[in-house]
Amino acid sequence: MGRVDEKKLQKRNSLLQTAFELFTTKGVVNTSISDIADRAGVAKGTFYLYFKDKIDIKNKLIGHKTEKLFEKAVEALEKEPQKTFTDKVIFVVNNIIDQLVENQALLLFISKNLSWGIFKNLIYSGEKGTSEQGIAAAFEKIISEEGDNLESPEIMFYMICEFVSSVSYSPILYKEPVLIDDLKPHIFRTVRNIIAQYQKVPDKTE
Amino acid sequence: MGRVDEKKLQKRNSLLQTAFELFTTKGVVNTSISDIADRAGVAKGTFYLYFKDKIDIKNKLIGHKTEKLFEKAVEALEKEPQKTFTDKVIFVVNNIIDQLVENQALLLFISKNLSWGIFKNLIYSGEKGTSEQGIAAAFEKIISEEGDNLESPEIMFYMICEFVSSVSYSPILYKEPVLIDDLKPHIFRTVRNIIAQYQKVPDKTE
Amino acid sequence: MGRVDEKKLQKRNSLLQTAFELFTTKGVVNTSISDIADRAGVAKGTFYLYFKDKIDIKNKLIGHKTEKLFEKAVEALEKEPQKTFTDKVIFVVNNIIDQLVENQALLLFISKNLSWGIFKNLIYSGEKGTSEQGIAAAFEKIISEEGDNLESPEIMFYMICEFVSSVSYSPILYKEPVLIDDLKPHIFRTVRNIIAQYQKVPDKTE
Amino acid sequence: MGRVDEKKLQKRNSLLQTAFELFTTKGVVNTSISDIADRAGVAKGTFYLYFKDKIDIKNKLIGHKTEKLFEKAVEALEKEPQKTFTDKVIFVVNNIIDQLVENQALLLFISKNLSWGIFKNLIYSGEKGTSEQGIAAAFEKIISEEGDNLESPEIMFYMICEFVSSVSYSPILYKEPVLIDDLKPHIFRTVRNIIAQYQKVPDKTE
DNA sequence: AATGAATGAGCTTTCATTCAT
DNA sequence: GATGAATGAAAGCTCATTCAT
Repeated sequence: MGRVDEKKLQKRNSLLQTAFELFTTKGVVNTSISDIADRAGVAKGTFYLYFKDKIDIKNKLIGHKTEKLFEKAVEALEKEPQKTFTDKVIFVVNNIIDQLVENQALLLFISKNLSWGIFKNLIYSGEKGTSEQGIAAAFEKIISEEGDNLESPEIMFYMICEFVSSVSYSPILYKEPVLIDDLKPHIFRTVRNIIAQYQKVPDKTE
Repeated sequence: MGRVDEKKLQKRNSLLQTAFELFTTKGVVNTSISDIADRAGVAKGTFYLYFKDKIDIKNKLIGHKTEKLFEKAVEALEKEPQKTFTDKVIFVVNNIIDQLVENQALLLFISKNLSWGIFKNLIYSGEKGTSEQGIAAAFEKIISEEGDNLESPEIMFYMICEFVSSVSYSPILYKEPVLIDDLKPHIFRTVRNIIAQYQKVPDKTE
Repeated sequence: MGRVDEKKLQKRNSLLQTAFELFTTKGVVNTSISDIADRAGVAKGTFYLYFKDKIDIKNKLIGHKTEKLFEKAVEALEKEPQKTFTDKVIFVVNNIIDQLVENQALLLFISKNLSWGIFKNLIYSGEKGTSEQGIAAAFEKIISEEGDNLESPEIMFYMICEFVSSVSYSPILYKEPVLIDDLKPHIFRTVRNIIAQYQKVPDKTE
Repeated sequence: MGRVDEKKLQKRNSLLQTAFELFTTKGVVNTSISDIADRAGVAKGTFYLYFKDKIDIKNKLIGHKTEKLFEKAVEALEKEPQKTFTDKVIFVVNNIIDQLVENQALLLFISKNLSWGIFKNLIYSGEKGTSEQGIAAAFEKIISEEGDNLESPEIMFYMICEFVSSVSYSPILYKEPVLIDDLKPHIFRTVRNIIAQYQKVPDKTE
């Protein structure tokens, strides 16, 4: 990569990072492109060299941040291996919830904007060259290990994702209707139930 | 009610109805107060006699529309009585999904804006004098009939609501990852499972 | 005066009083006719039955308040009679400055809006029926007593009024360039000097 | 200075000049920012690149115009040197009154808006780089020449300024209570008197 | 006489986008 | 590639005034 390209990448990242900070503190609507450019230290016109408009940078950010979320969870899983498939899923779910508790601005930003379309892209293509061990890779690995034992793995994952993210939102951000810590047992129990519905053979207990 | 008050109510409703049409066709952000007033056939200033700003009318609309959704479902339930508690819930869930399939603009509008806060208000207070048979009433009736047999009814309902609404969104609007009709059996099975988790005594089968 | 007329007068005074409070706290520009009517407890339309517009009520207020200022000063003078003509003037000047120190909102309101035109009206006509012992009366009494000894009494009074009011403004409100108490000796000395310029025969010292 | 900066300065001046014309003909309140921008031949948004709001441009104008007034008077004084200190002051006072008679719109604008705060700024700092021979310089020169002979020069100047400006206002604009030409002798006499109050040693007559 | 709902022109301000430099 | 001055449409909101009741 040439020095010029490096500088370009640096500028792009600076814009992304600044946009994220502003989006999560002031909200997407109240953040202007001027704000982003000013704080990133580039001219307003320069913004348009890297992104089409605010929606463009927003979508790229959501994908990027969601991917990071999963990546971290999978990394953690590798450090603390779990026996059964169900335990692995629960571990990942728990880890992601904990990350979101720590970073509520991120939760607010992601879930107000996440759509299945963006998510699907992550799983099936992944941003080229971004992460070698992205969601796509992790997902494929899981399928290769357990896929044969699952009825409709895609639907199952879709349902777990939607269920967990939507059910955690309010308890984390507003402690409503209960604290997230009090809800966790309920969430895990339901996730286990969902998985069981799709397993041809239950997890083996040794 | 005097003739003046009648006219006021009429104007208020006209503004609400117009706002809903514009919000669901153009989106909230792209709808200006001018648009609403123009199309409702009143002056811009008149809008501000009835609502504080766009957020105000939006929130009032969401509550109103969500309430209607549940009301219709409960009405239908009364016409086709179901035996067990679980069957009743599934019936309502199914009915609401069907309504949303028929009225996707409503789904788009509601779910982008619904928050547990608004929802809670509906259940626990209800807009006074609006509907005698609102969500609040329906909810109370259910609790009085089955509540004793449930472990944490509120959490259970919260989880079912979040699960159903989040999981149905994408299939209805974008047919992703599967058609809603193909997902329905999965949804119902999981709802049954969730309910079972909270029942002290399972539904009686006669 | 009939009961109806009484009520009307009451309403008028209520509007005047409310307007004054709002003008002096929020400023004339930031006070709307709605504000005045609301707070005076009458309908917006009623305002227009008593005053032409905001400028009308403003002018009437300035005249009224200025007159009160002089009236109080003259009253005080009668309780503490002064020997010479000059001493009387100084006494009145001092009393008015003290009133304005006590009521800075009044100073701000009056001097931003007072014009010689309004002032002249007070002296030469007086608002009919408002005060029997108004500025006009006081002014005439002074002229009748000392007028023969003065070269151009009107010009003299004009100059003293303008001098005192303009020179006191900033020291009272902003303590700039000096405190009003420190400026007073300077003011009095100059007022004495101005009077001396117009006296045919100096004050007699007994 | 680059061509761009030149154009910017030009635009700024165009806005200032246009604002002054509108403020003095229609009044500040009745002049909208649209008016200013339109007539200056720039877009409304452009106004906000140069000034924060209407108050901002108004204050900048008052300072600027007041400074010009004094500058001209001091220039004239240099062409017609006066012997004594008092004569110099009277000369300047007379010159300024004459300027205001010629430009009554300016008088209307300045004196309705001038405050001691703005004035003080002019004397003690002056806008950097604007005028080499501004008020500040003129003031300092006077002090260096006569200051030792004056008791409280600042208070004296404050009183003269306030006296002259307030006393001239109505006669110039409304010929009330007398014509300015008829009032001038009175004004000058009083100014002489004020000065005399502060001089340790009277003007020498050769 | 009193009301207050309705009006709509008009205000200030923002901001995505363009384009000459 | 980068800049940032300029644009001008469009937004939200206010408020003096009218007029049917």
